[in-house]
Amino acid sequence: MSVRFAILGLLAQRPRHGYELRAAFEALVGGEENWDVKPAQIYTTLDRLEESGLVTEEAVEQEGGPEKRIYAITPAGRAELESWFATSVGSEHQRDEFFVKLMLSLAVDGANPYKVIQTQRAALYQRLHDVTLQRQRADPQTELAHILLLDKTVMHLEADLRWLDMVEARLDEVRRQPLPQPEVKPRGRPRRR
Amino acid sequence: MSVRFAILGLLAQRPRHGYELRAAFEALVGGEENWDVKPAQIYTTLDRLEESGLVTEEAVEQEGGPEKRIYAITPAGRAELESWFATSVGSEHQRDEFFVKLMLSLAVDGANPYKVIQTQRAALYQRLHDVTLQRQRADPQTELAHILLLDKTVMHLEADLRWLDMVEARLDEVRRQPLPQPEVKPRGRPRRR
DNA sequence: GGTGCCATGTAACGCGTTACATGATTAT
DNA sequence: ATAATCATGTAACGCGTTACATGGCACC
Repeated sequence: MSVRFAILGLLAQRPRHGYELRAAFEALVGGEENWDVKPAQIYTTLDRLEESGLVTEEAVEQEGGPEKRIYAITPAGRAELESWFATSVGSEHQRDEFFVKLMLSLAVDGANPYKVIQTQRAALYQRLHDVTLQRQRADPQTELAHILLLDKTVMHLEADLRWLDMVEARLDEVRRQPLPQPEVKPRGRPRRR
Repeated sequence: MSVRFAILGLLAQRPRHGYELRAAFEALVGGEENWDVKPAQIYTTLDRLEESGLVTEEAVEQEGGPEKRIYAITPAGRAELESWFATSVGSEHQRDEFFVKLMLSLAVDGANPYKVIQTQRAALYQRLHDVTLQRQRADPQTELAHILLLDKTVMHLEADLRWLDMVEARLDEVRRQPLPQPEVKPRGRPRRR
């Protein structure tokens, strides 16, 4: 979704061609180390946007250099963009890989949940350390986007670390007075739909 | 990645068929409201796992009922699972849709970054409110997975809200002493005629 | 005879990725 | 000459989604 709307927004500034859109997107998010969009995605997304009528191919320039297919936003595209600005971004599903790993480590014979937690915690601390260093080196005059992203990352890493502590505490509780594991019965589970 | 490894882990417990894997996955993550895996994904993922040699079709049961294709994990599959447990989950890229929206609202004529922020903040507060209620109603005896997920959600929502405050503060700073917007230079190649 | 659960899939699409391919201009 | 940059794509795959489709069994 992000790239789709980014293209729409950048074309709302002025018509552009694919290669230029890629550069503009990178400038927008503060460099390719933050978000490296592949050319393939730009061009296929442009195709889809064109097919949806949100964008049109305006012209093909070729003055001395290689071909440039210039795209422009349509009124429908502007409407789409405006309604995107006016709504909040949806809850990023809690489709968390670590959560699945943790739950599996509790259920699978031979796996060690405390080790899993410790491995993850070490990685989070390492990342926090790295990001904090980057953050200190960042220049607030020229790298606004980069700094905002770093700040967000720091806050989420801290949230993850606090959560890991809570998880461990709760596992200890459960351990002291163990519960029936949520076991799957092959048949006859009531489910609503 | 999550579903792929979840299937591997659940098959490490014992051989199962597709439908059963789906139910087991839901039990693992604490209900379909947390993570609704579609049958299509289960079956296609099983196909891919089989093709990679991490899983084999063991038998086809048919005792009175419908067909059941029973899958089992292979030694290669166990190795894969073990190495997954032993490593941390990668940094979920900061591919944040709101971030893109914010940056665009700063760059696109006619968009209002403060309104964008306010819309997002309202949605986050609403979600925080809902999740807190759910959290209070949750039964710690039977819904461990659900509670852990809710706690994680709360912490991340709080982190997002704090981050939004920081963003606003930094925008105010920038506003007081405005900087050159990260503008994309057309990179004008000298061209002759 | 319907509804709902058990169980299996296929088809098509969206987003994103890697890898491959072409060709032109510009700077060294 | 050759490397870098400009500029465009195609093909195939992975993960995830929606929609569609089939068929048996059990219960009321």
